[in-house]
Amino acid sequence: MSAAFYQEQVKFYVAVDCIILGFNNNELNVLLYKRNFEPMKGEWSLMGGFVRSEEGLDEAATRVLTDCTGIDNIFMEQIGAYGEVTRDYGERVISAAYYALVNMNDFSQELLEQYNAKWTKVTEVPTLIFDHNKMLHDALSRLKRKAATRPIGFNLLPEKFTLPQLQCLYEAIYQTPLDKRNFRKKLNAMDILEKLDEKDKKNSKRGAFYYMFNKEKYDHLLEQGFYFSL
Amino acid sequence: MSAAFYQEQVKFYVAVDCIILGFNNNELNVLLYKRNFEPMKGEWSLMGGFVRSEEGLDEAATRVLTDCTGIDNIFMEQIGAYGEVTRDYGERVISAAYYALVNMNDFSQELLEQYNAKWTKVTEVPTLIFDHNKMLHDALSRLKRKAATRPIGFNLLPEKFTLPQLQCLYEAIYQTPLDKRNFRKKLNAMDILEKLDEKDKKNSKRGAFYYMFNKEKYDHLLEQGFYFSL
DNA sequence: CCAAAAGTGTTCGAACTACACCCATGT
DNA sequence: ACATGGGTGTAGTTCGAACACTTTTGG
Repeated sequence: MSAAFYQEQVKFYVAVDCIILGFNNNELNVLLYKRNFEPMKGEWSLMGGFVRSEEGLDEAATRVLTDCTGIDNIFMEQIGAYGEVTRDYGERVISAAYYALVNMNDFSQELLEQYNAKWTKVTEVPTLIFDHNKMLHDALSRLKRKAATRPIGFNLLPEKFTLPQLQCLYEAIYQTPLDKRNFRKKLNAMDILEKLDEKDKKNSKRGAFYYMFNKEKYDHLLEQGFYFSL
Repeated sequence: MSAAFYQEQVKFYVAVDCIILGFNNNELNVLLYKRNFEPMKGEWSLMGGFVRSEEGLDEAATRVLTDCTGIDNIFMEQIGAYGEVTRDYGERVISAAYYALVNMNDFSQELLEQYNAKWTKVTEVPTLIFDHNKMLHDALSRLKRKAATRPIGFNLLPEKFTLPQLQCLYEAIYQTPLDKRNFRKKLNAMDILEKLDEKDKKNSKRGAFYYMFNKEKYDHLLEQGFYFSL
């Protein structure tokens, strides 16, 4: 065999699909959009796009994310490749799925309308095209596992957030209620948050203190064998 | 846009690469083979193959595994898609990597020679072609994580195995020594092993009892909210 | 009889769980 | 003054970590 061996092989369309997750009103949301081309035009789907010849998979996902969110530097991770023969009803397409964690406040209504996009609670997601429901399910499983041992949840919150907010987030991710005092005790012990003087008074008269995730502190602790865990 | 939209897109070669892991002499081994076509002919690489038009990714991986091991029903799981533009020096190829856990005793020397294959301790793996070292690394990380919460390690052992053997296996997976008594205590508590009357006398005069993994028992416990953990 | 691996329980400390009251403040 | 969510500590339990000796038997 020789390099000519490559030429005998079949080629495939390759796409990326992005599970864009946000957090709002104590619920995880996913960004869906109404497909504007055939097949399945008009159906709900994840954000996706074909991979181009000059870009790698990660770059393609980054491009799709930037295009449809207008945001740079989004947290994003591949969850796997989906390659069932009949997964796309149009043509044979192999797709790499990526989940992304964003701050929903960064989205303008115009941007969403421009793309026919809609935030949907993950508990109320309709039937999506192809295997997109499975992709979403896999993304949520991954998030559940990973958020427990890595400080990735903060990507779903604004830079400044309160502890009740953070707890709600983790309750949404784990789909289970958490004990307030135990939750706070853990965070306190890890010592990776910066407490601000400012308070958020949107949800109570008393107000809750704002905190920020201190990445420098976290990275420093990591080197000393520390492990994040929530 | 319309279905014609698909036609404007670029197509890619898509391959699967298999990280075939075995266990022998208290060490994890990976099956490498000497590549017999250009580019990088003669270099060490993972087992791989191009995806065909009539098969899904999982099916392609299954085919490659069956072809080069002669074994059916191998435990196998995708670890992700690798799609850097320049990862394959021949042509642009996107590859889905799968790791597989096999019992090394099932391999005949002839079969290995037929494929120019060689078992190599994972601690002594040479530089492989392309991004195959990274794939191996990712596979080992995945195994480390997954073996702790799912009974997949048994796939690396013969049907009948001893507790010292099992412990060695986990020590190899975790790359850390384990306490004999604590290890056995956990296994005992889970109650998913079947103790046989037979003993293995290869490694000691006294002999160690053989055990078997009882999948029925495990599945039954699962339904009752039980979780595997080692 | 001895070398070499198999097998067996207990104690201690750390981590997790459960749980109830006071605080601050806007209305 | 009161309703609403924010904030705080302790006791009990469970789980994991450390640890040493006896048993078996082939050579």
